[in-house]
Amino acid sequence: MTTADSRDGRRLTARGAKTRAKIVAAATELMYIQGVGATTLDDVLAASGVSKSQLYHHFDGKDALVRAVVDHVGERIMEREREALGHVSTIRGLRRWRDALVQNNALRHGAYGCALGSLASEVSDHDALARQALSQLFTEWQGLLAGVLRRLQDGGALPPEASIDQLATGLMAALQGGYMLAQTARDVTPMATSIDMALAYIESLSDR
Amino acid sequence: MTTADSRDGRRLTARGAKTRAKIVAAATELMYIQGVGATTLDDVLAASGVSKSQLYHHFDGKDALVRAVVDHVGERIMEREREALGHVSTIRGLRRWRDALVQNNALRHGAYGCALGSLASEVSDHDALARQALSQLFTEWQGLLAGVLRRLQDGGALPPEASIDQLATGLMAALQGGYMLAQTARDVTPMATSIDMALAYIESLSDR
DNA sequence: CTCTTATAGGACTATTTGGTCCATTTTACA
DNA sequence: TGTAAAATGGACCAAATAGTCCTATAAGAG
Repeated sequence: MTTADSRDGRRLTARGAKTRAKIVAAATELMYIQGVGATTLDDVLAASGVSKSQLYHHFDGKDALVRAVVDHVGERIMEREREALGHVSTIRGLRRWRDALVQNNALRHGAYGCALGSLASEVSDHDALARQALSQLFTEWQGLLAGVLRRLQDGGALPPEASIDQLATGLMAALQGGYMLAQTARDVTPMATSIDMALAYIESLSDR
Repeated sequence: MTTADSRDGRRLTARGAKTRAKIVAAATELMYIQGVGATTLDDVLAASGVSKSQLYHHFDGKDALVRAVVDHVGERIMEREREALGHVSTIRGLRRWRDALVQNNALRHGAYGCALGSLASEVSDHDALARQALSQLFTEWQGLLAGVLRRLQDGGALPPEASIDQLATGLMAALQGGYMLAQTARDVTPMATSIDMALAYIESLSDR
């Protein structure tokens, strides 16, 4: 909620907040399915059943709306991932996390990719503020992975000299790259394979 | 050149080919820098110094142009990668390949990402033909990596039971995910780290 | 209760954008 | 060299799109 709002001093009633939320929810959905560039403000209005003045009442324009979407998607994903990773401390737990993501992506045959990743690659070179927000979200997400790896290390499932941060980066890249290949192939397999390879490497560090 | 042209029966003079090439070159550049969605046909016309009728003379519309760009980028990258990977048969060679990509990406501080990857994530959910072309290009590219890995295996640098195709998929995903993280962070580091992790795993398979 | 501010609806405008059309020039080749 | 097809320039059009404005209603604070 840091990068998004166009109205910083103003009051916001419960009704207003609800309208704002409807707009962001509709925009999030549309931009995930159609992409940011292909989603027009009229699309968002039609999908949310809100009038144009409302949109401009709550947001300065499309860029501001996109930033709100970034924040919203970020919150949703971070919530999900905190839930999924926050207490994982075994390789088995990490594999269960993998299974959930793969299964979820398989439902749509890889389409649309990672909600955060697609947003990032479409927006990063166009809006510096959105890019920074996304970068920070990736860092946070990676931090959750690093937390898991640190617990693995503490539990002896990773050698003390293993570089937690680099492993977390590699795992996140494998995840994102896998999403992208799956999206292009319309097949979840490459995503599963790439995460598996990253996990296999992590696992291999202990038994050598 | 399979997915792109709008004019299949017609003749093409040298002059016409040159104009067509100018259009595709300008569109490629613009779509790489600005993204596909943010690049208008007028942008392409202005950058290529060509009149509108020319664009519609050579292409059915924006989608067809995008497909031509996909083909063009694909040819360029595959040419480069065939050159870079075609005769590599050692881990050291693979590391040199990595160095070249990292160095190149470092020049723009990660911006714009992978020419093929950015295109893929922006276009895959919007144009089935372009998606298929991109998917095939990734498969080809991965095939080059698989070739390297097979030569490594033949030379004893990889155990016979190593699954070449899966390793190639994982390496490609690491590359693409790395590009994306680097693009978002505007820092080449995560890309270097993720490729390094993939290479470290590949290397680790032999000495265990 | 009243007054101020937020919320809402939606018509309206300006601009951008994709796409068409046609008159003219250039090129290939019979 | 004559002619048909290709290439070109650019005006023109229609739809889409971002953004503005004005009026009316709902809601909260004093």
